[in-house]
Amino acid sequence: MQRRCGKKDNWWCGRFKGLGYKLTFSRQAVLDVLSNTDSHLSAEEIYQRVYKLAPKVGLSSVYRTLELLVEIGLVSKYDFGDRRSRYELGQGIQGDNHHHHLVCTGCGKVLNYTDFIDQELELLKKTEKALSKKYNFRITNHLIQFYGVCRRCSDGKTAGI
Amino acid sequence: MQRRCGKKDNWWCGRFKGLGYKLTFSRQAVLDVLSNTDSHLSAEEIYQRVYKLAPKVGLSSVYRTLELLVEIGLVSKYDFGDRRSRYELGQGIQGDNHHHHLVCTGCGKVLNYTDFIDQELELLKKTEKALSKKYNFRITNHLIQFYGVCRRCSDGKTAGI
DNA sequence: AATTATTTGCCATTCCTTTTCAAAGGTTAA
DNA sequence: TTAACCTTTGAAAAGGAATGGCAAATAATT
Ligand SMILES: [Mn+2]
Ligand SMILES: [Mn+2]
Ligand SMILES: [Zn+2]
Ligand SMILES: [Zn+2]
Repeated sequence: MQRRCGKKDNWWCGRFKGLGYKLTFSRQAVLDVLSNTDSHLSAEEIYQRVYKLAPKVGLSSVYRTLELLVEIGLVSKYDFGDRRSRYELGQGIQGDNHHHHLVCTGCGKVLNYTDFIDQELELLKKTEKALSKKYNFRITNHLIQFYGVCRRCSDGKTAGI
Repeated sequence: MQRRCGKKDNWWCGRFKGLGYKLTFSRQAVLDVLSNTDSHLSAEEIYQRVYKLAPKVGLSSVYRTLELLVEIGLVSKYDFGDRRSRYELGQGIQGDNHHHHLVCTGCGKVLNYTDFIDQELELLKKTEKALSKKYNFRITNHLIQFYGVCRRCSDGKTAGI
């Protein structure tokens, strides 16, 4: 449309082309949004941010791009209980930003944490190994979330996202 | 409608009444279904089983009952990635049937496992304690799921639930 | 049996997500 | 560059899980 894949020739260009996918304007836009946030955006929220940069990109394309990104492992998709999926750039276990989540059931706030992540990973590794053998599963990923009530919410304040 | 709360005066009767909820026919039916399965049923599936015993019970009531059961902690609600919530009788961490899940991303099959559950719980306890303090969360629950591909699915067979 | 607040059934409705399909885009080869 | 080819897109409609509204039914209590 305007620019080709290039721009800053991001690290994901290679991954895309290698798999035979075209690095289109829409996809680039979604990736740009995802790489410029540290929160867990919904498809709609991503769409709104994409809209500011590229109003012609449709919501369907955002959904389709997200689906693709999840499939090729560039993005993780989460359910935090607010009835819509939320997305985050990052490549599962092997990524350097691997972390788990702390979710407030009062206001929906989500925190990343990495405390004890090493010990967690050690235990997970052991568990994975045993489960793989016992249940004949090839384990590829895991999900850990803690649920609780944040300070603000337990102080009576009703809500607030 | 036919029978009152009684029947066999199940263990959940007390819990219900204690909280001021009426133990109605519909609710009893949902609980009956949940207590007679070891799989992770969706609302629709629960409704279909309830329908066989009590065709007059509506889908809304099933949803409302499930919501209530989750709220009072008798039932756990899960998202295994197939775009509908799934429910399981059991009371979180303190229950004697506490377990975690192994999900096949190919066919959607879900296994319960309890291997290493003691060590997991130990680590979780430690983590919870640290996170509580650090992030000012009162932690009430946790979720652990492993994702992988089951034998059948990795053997090429396409699907099968 | 009468009373009363709760709960239900049966819609319709909401809202996230997917599908459809013709038009536009990117990629490669001439 | 141009042409050919397959992929991807945008707009709109459809799908589908879950929820809301309301009069009628019901469980618990008197
Ligand atoms: Mn995160
Ligand atoms: Mn289970
Ligand atoms: Zn909160
Ligand atoms: Zn499978």
